[in-house]
Amino acid sequence: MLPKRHVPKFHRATPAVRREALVDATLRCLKQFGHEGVSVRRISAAAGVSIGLINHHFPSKSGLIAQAYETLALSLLDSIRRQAENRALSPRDRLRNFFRASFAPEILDPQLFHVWLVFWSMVAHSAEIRAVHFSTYGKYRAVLESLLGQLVTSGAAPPFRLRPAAIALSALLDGFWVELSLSPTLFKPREAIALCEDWVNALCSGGFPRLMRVPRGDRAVR
Amino acid sequence: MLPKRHVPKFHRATPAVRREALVDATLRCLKQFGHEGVSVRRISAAAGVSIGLINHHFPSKSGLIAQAYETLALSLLDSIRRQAENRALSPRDRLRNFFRASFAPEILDPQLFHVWLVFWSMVAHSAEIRAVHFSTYGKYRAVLESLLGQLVTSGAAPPFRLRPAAIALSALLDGFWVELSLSPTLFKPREAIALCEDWVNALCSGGFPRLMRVPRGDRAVR
DNA sequence: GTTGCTACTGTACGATCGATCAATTACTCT
DNA sequence: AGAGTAATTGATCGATCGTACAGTAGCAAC
Repeated sequence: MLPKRHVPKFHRATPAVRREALVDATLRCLKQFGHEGVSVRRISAAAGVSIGLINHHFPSKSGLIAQAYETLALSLLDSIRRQAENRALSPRDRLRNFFRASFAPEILDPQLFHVWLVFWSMVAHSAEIRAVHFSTYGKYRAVLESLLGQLVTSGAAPPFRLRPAAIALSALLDGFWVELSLSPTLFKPREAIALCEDWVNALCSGGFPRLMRVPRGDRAVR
Repeated sequence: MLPKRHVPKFHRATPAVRREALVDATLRCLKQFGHEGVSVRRISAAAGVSIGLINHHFPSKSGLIAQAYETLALSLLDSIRRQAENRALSPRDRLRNFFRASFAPEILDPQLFHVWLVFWSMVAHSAEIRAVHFSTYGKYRAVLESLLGQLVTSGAAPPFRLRPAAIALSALLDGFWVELSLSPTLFKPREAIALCEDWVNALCSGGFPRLMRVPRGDRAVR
């Protein structure tokens, strides 16, 4: 008779750690199953916990999704920004790196696109998701505004209105991203990068007159 | 005792008519409920028929959705194209009308955006939806290529590669559309229109050098 | 070793899903 | 008027959904 050895049936974790694990499992399920992956059963199975644990740590399912949205969005933005903000480079080259990072294979992953579709489709129905979208998208635009502002302060571009310029550039980036995610064979990522660069070229040479009318109080700071 | 009058319990329709009615009901459900609206019960209720009728007229649910996708996409494209293709206008003004129609209130309807999210999220999983997406998106690009080509033949723009130009312009349009649908207060439709016009301005003045390298066999026809 | 806290489990419940299919019935044809 | 056709019905199936909750058990404090 072997001595009785107690082997734990489960592991207790602090709420912060367990919440992070659940968020990770959520992102894995979303990537693999898309909309069908948003299920407490699938997520809890992926996290290796029981079904009831999600509602123990999160107020509801949408709260968990909102947290996952924020985690993924900030993670991707940080990754892209780190590749762009190289102090040794000119503002023009930083933008080039931003574009290259935006169309890297891990960003053009069709599964990542489907995760985003899930988030977008919940923006209208869930206030929590809407708040996360508003916040993270604002940070994304802020990064673009910063990079575009450096064009002006370095003298590479004439003064222009940063905010609408950042909105337009993010629209161009998002549009390419959507098109490439839906039809990967339609054109090549490097073509998208080139066309984004051309957009910046036109901006630098004053090709967008409607962005040049700088109203009082909205001037590019130096 | 009143004479017995036979009142029909339901109405028989030809398959073509019934299919169209079911497609219409599908679009109404998608607009109202988004992903939750993709349900045979909801759709059949909206069409005023029983649950089983959908599978009698369509091979499966995704077949019905695919038909709805094609119907809506072609309807919207036709509507926008009709407003743009005014023979009395210059190519430049036709594009302006195309932009104005693309950001009209009925296109910027958040419910319409959610319908599109449903379609997009099914592209990866359903071959039928993918085929419809490929076809309708190709027609959309063809309209853009036609309008852009008229810029060249009229001498308003130097020769450029039509295909990547149409892809870039549609990316810009789609990007604005997504941003406006998700955050209607972020900026105004007329700003999006203006920035699209600026893009065409830059194109006409040769501001996109990467689009100007015209390879053999891909020249703009005159 | 005992106690107490609470992270955690897992069954249960009511609702809804897509698909099936035998029965029903509107409508046409002879 | 009666028969044939096929469009339509609606009950039914097994599966899955989110949430609730009563009970279990890991683990730290004493």
